[in-house]
Amino acid sequence: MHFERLSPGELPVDTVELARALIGAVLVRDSKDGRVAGRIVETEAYLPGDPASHAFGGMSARNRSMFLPPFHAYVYFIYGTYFCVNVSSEAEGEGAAVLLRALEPIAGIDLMERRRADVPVRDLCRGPGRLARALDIDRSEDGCDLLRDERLWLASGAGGAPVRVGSSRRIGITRAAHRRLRFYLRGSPFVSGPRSLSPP
DNA sequence: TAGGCGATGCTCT
DNA sequence: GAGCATCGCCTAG
Repeated sequence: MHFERLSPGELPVDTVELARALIGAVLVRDSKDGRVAGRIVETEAYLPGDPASHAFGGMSARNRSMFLPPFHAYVYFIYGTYFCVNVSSEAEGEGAAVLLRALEPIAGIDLMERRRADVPVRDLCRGPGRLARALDIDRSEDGCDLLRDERLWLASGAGGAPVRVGSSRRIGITRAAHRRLRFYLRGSPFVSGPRSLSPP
């Protein structure tokens, strides 16, 4: 399956705008096992100065990729089990990112199913931890350039159906929890979280 | 279908 | 030593 790489001019350098713009775009993962890809259907924005952001306390060994120039991967390990994938989103040194929360699988579904036996297609990439597992992403992808890297990169969406984007509060955080910084593709069954946060 | 909770280990205080 | 940008299993309704 062929995908067109996104170029820098096609994406906004602003965390909230990027979180919206990435809905409908495609995340492609090429590895020795083959290609898997999915349409991004859910994101969250973590802004400069945001108390819920990993970058809130300044740069550290873990979060340094959040301070890279825009469109680099920030991959972190959470709850002793899962990895989560973000896209750096502000000028170099700012410390902000967009968390990729869910994908609609569109290529390499058989490979994803081999990685996750007995999981329905709907659930393969429904949630940030599942997404990283289905795409076989770990800390070795941390810091890669998502517009130029060969292993993990962003492509444009099909551009067919209009993209209707909804918003809600973010999931799984305690600080600044009221802010509406989560974005999702309305009506998509591949979106994570409780139904009450994703009305069509 | 919705809500509660334990597992698990890294990160920072 | 506490907390965590999660998931899957369990229970109740």
